[in-house]
Amino acid sequence: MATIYQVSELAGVSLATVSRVMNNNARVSDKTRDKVLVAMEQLGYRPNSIAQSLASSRSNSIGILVSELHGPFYGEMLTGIEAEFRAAGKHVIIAAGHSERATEEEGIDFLRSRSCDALILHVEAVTDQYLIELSKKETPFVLLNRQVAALAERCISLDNELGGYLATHHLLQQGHRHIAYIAGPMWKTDARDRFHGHQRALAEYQLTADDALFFEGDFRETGGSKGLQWLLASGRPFSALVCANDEMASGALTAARELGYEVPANFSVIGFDNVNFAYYTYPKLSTIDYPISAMGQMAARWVLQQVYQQSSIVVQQVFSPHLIPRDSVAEALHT
Amino acid sequence: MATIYQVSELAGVSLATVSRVMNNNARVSDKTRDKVLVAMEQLGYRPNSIAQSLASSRSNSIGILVSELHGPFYGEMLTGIEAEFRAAGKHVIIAAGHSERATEEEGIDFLRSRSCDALILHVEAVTDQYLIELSKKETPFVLLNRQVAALAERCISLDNELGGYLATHHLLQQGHRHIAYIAGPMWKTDARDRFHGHQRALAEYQLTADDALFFEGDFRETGGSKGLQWLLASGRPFSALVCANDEMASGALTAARELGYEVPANFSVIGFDNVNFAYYTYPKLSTIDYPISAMGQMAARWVLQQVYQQSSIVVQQVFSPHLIPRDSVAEALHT
DNA sequence: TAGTATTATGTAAGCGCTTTCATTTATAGC
DNA sequence: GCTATAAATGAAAGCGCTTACATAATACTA
Repeated sequence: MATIYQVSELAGVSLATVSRVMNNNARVSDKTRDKVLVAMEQLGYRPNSIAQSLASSRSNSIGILVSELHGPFYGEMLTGIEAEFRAAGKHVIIAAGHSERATEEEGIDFLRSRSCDALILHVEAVTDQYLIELSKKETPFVLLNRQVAALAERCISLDNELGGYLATHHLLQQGHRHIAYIAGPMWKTDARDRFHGHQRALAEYQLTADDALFFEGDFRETGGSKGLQWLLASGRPFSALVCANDEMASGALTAARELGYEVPANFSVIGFDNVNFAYYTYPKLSTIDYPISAMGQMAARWVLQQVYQQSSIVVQQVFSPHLIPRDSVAEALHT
Repeated sequence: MATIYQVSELAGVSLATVSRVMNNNARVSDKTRDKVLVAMEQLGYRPNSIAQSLASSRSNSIGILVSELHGPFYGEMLTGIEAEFRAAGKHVIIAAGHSERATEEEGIDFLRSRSCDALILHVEAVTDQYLIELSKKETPFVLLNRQVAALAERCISLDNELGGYLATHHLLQQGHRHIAYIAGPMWKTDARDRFHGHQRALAEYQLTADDALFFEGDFRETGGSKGLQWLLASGRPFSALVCANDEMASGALTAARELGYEVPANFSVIGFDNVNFAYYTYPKLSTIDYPISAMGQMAARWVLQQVYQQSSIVVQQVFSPHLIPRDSVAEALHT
């Protein structure tokens, strides 16, 4: 592999000049630039990015920590991030945190030790305090999908409350008045926010959430099926069901079928997230779209702006979800 | 950030000694080692991985090129890869190739310029010739899910022929004798291999594939729905349908429902890949499992063995698929 | 055309490590 | 106690770049 030194020799200029044409910011005369370019071409020269990083103390790498690499959600997120950085000549190092505190912290440590210029974190298990401590260290980071008041300017998140509102509002508009709710784990902010949105929508119709129609699930499929069984067993009638995410909605759909109910004939179901498989369920799941790819892209832009000084970039911090009506919600028969 | 120099000073030893304890291979007396360890601890020292890379000419990074970051397939693959490397202290740089030749080549270039020690490639659009050329350059690579004869020792792939065989064999065992087939693009090796497996299974029952029951799809959902329509329109009766992947199977399932058919009552359907949403379709899709996560992990091991000399590792190059029977296949009514 | 302001290029000192080779210190044999 | 050998440590030369800072070349002014 040719080095900058050989290029400088062949072109008959100094190292510094070659370096200048590479980072084509500095002023070099056209003549010299051409000579250098020709020499590079001739030698098939490729700069050694490691040496560049060491000398400039910029690694041009961004660490991404997600909960999982598989699953319908994170792939979309990574897509947005990778595309944005690739175009900017930065590269992306990934690590998985598996929603466990120790693994998440370890992943962050791993990424930091890799000399990342910045981090994009999608963490669930580490504490706010940990993140606040982290913010005092040298590596800058953005938080995706998490709100920490003290770190507000580094958070990119979805308006979950609005999403919860939209879901229930849609059901209300279809004439439903008895609406069951399967929530996510209520210690998670997003689960709580979605539920608050639900309550707000109900309030607009002078309704309040019925405790007998509330079940706290786990954001997994089984949470949905167990939740539905519990709701049905409670004996309290309902004509529609809000699930705080699509996995649980899918579980509910399957359970309903197995118990002999038809959706949406017997009751409507709405999910949240609009993950890819929502389209493959039967009936196709009405849900709330979570623009996660766009949000990932925005996190990347935050980094470009804050860390690489690409000042022209505008960052949007809060995203709005919207309704995706499909086949799992129908009009209520009796209001 | 503390440097090795400060550690050496505090511990009262030379740089070399500190470096030795870091890479704990060289022989250092226990006393000195402890002194150094204490100094490191005290300074909160973390080695600068960039400097390490430059000096040792090993970046400890592996580039991964996948077609897409989202979708049900690549996430699984990345999971296997990341876990394996993370445990080995290596890190993973990702790029997407979008199944387009130019983008794939560009991605490979990008990764190479990032000083990766090795590459794991899941490429579809670049030519064999390009890969053969690439193999002459310094960066080693493995191919996932692609067979290039000249590069056989670098290929990790699935026995697609066997998978195709298993799918059709299952149908035959259930008594089906008139089996339709929706293939992938036949220029792709895996699509062809799967079809060959189908033919072999038929041959065992003294049957041959019926041209009127064959449709070449595109591995996308629409390919499945169009394919089913075409097959139905052809008027040739069939009691079972093999789809060369799950997306197309899902498309077929949806189309069947819309056209008033019931699966598996009217005809059985089997897919291929066992992507996550196969579980969410209705009826749940019987399919052939593609152990992509394990294959990703194996690709990582190949790198660990070949590039990082971890000789204890054993690499398996060809993987076998197996049948996942679910609800979309039923016994044939009349044999 | 001398004198000054610009612009282009070169010199050389790092960046924070690894690693070879030389040197020092400990261990053993007699 | 004195050499012969092995083990532990240090000195220093890079790895391939970037980037002050110094210097040379050119353009501009009066």
